[in-house]
Amino acid sequence: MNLEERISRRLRRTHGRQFVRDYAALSPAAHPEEPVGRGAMLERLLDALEPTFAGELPPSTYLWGPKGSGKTAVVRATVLQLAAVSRNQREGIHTTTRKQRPPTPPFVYVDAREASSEFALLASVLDGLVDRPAPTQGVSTADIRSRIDRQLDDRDGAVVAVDHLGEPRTMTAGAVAEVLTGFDAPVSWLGVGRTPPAESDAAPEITLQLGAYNRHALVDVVTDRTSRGLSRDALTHEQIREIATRADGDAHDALAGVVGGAVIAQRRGNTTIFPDDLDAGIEAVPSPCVALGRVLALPTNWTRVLAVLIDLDAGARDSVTEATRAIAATEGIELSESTVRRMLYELAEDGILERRPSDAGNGRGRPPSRLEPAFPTLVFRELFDESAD
DNA sequence: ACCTGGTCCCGGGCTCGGTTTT
DNA sequence: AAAACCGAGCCCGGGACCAGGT
Repeated sequence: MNLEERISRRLRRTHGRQFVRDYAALSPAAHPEEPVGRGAMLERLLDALEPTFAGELPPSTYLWGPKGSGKTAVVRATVLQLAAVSRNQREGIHTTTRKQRPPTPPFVYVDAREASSEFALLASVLDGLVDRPAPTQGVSTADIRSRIDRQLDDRDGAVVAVDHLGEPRTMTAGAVAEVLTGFDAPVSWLGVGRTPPAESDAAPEITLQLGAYNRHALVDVVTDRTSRGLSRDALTHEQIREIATRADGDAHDALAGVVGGAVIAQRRGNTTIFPDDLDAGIEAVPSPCVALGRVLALPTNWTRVLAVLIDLDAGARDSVTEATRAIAATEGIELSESTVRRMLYELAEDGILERRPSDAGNGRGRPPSRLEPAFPTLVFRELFDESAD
């Protein structure tokens, strides 16, 4: 189940909640159609994409910046908008006789978290170029390539934006650039990631850097989201300012704190988010915090394992071996102990779980380590419960 | 020496569109 | 039209080997 589905389920089930009107508007893993507080970067991005307005392909571009700085918000909104423009122009060609402008090339937005292999990336690109869903199995990558070629046959090329590059489970910019070569028509890429260009393995013609939100801009972002996601006065302006300060420029962490505060207020049966609730919500956001989108993009069995793990007693998480036994024995988990163990170690390796020295060892052997989630568990729990039914 | 935890890697086989045969 | 077959990706299980402790 992908993020879109999770969120629309969430939307359907928000009846009866008093002060949470719309979790999608609050989710740190979702993004609005209109980014807030990033006007300057939108302009710079449009500058980089300027050639497309004359029907040409833009130079390869890499946009980078820290987590929660609005990279996805800016690029996703822009690319989806331009994709719609291109589609409308194309559909209009048959019905209008007026002199044609050079057509805007097709734009495709791909989240590398949902497309971590060459095959998956190509399938996503094809999917963005056609109306019908592209096959996800049963065909070779060469086949997908020739289908893309067929789609580009009567066009001058395409622009593919690939988000979340260079994460532990996603492709690097260089790998993406490599995959996107070899078509009959040129394909230009727009990469998004946190890695500085100097450490990246690609050679973009343009790089754009985004810094963390300043305090004022982050207040605007949170105000915008809460005004749509929460009922009026669920949070005071003063509380929003405090969130912005404590999140230190990171919109992801700020929103995770808001959702956490809302969840806790609901658990306590409060009719609004009190300072204590918000405090607890913010406290529940680990520091440093892994982006929720990374966790939700894991294969289903992996998120199931995580959901069981965060509900274990503190004692059962005191060693990986203990946690493995408990998880593998849980009803609904159909995995062997050795698989669960490997998953837990890989999650720790990727930074989604943190291993801390534990004093629970029995003296003999290498000391065990305790597993601590490095993602916002309150928000994860909310979204995971949605996908469980 | 021995024990337990941690890292790394690989191949079998499952799944599921697509393709061919009946 | 239906059934059988094919083949691609990748999930899963397992195990060899390394690390860090008594």
